[in-house]
Amino acid sequence: MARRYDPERRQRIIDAAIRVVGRQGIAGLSHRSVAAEADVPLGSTTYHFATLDDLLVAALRQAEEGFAKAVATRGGLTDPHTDLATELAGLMGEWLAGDRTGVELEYELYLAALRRPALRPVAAEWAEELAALLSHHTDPLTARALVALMDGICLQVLLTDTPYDEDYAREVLARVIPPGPSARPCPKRPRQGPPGSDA
Amino acid sequence: MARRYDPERRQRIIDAAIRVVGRQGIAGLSHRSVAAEADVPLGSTTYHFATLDDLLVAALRQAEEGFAKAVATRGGLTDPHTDLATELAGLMGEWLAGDRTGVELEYELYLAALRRPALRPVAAEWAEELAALLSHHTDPLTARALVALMDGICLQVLLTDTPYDEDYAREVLARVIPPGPSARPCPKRPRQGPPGSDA
DNA sequence: GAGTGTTGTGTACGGGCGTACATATCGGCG
DNA sequence: CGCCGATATGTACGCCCGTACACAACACTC
Repeated sequence: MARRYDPERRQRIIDAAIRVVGRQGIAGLSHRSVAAEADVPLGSTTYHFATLDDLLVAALRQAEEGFAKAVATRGGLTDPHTDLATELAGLMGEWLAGDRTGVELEYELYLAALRRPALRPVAAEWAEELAALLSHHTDPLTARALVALMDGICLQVLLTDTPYDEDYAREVLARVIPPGPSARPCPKRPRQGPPGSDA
Repeated sequence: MARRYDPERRQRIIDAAIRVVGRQGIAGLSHRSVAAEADVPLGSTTYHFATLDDLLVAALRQAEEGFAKAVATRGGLTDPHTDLATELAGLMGEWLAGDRTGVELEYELYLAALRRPALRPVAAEWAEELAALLSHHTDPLTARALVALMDGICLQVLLTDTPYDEDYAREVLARVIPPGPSARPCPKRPRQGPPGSDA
């Protein structure tokens, strides 16, 4: 037997799992397929991840971190002066542009939580993390709504093979964002209904 | 060999497939499992549906029709005098209330289009059909946005095990709906969100 | 450097799967 | 009636799966 004491073995298996899911979908994920992809023996995958759910949890968590990092790197969300709707629409455009393997992969893992309770906490973390990022620019209720709307828009693009329309996205995202204190469209009234201190 | 010439055989297989997916998810769907559920021999399922994709397409289409019928029955969307946001939030509340098996099933089939191109046209039909319904009350762009937002809200509830908050849903749905023609963006102050005499 | 526990490996078992295919059944047509 | 093609059935093949488990290799401790 060769190659022993490989401290990155576990990590390489996760990476391989992500590649497999990206290529063949969750349906194509098995202990054997990741073993082959990671070039490790079968026993190694079952040793590190007793069940496939364990492997999926690790993969989703990693995809999540990658996404958060990508968003942070883009930087628009840390600058409080950018227009939120424009920034988010641009982010989605960048995300959905070109090769969609990455988006498909992340959504597939994310959506898998629908049927796998083990994934739900991780999925919830993801949504909350993104909402927390947005909360620097708006109230929590609006942040949640923006996350929901972005999810919905992305899904429509991915599920129905429609091209992404950035202007449309910006427009509807902007509608969800209540008028800010500095830019009141309707000077008489400060804010219409939506709470700044609500939820 | 018993039972021959069963004209409803095909339909019964579809019904069985929907029950199987509802209980065990798409992962649990196989020619054998539906055959057992429908109480028909294995060969019968492979005869009527050569591939599982064929079966999924039929199941999704049927779920779609059931949903459209349920929405139509509720009736709120055909009456132009109802407040759209309230009506939609209520619809989602009813849908998500109690046993979620039905919603989970429909979303699972719908989301399966992400990885199965064969399902995408059917998923697209669904979204368009709902958007068309909403178009009786608002413009097409808003209708699309409402569908996206509803999808996103439902998913957040289902994926993260958060309870459905109808007030929140109504609030953000209302934000997406532009002021009606009688209520111009920034006049004195007719009505802010809800279109009473809209479309 | 012997003992020990963690980590990694190879193999085999039982079961479910899609698929193929020979066979059986029956409505409809001439 | 006699045939034929569409419909339905049963069975068997080969593949891939998760799992179990005995064993090998190493780090670490004393």
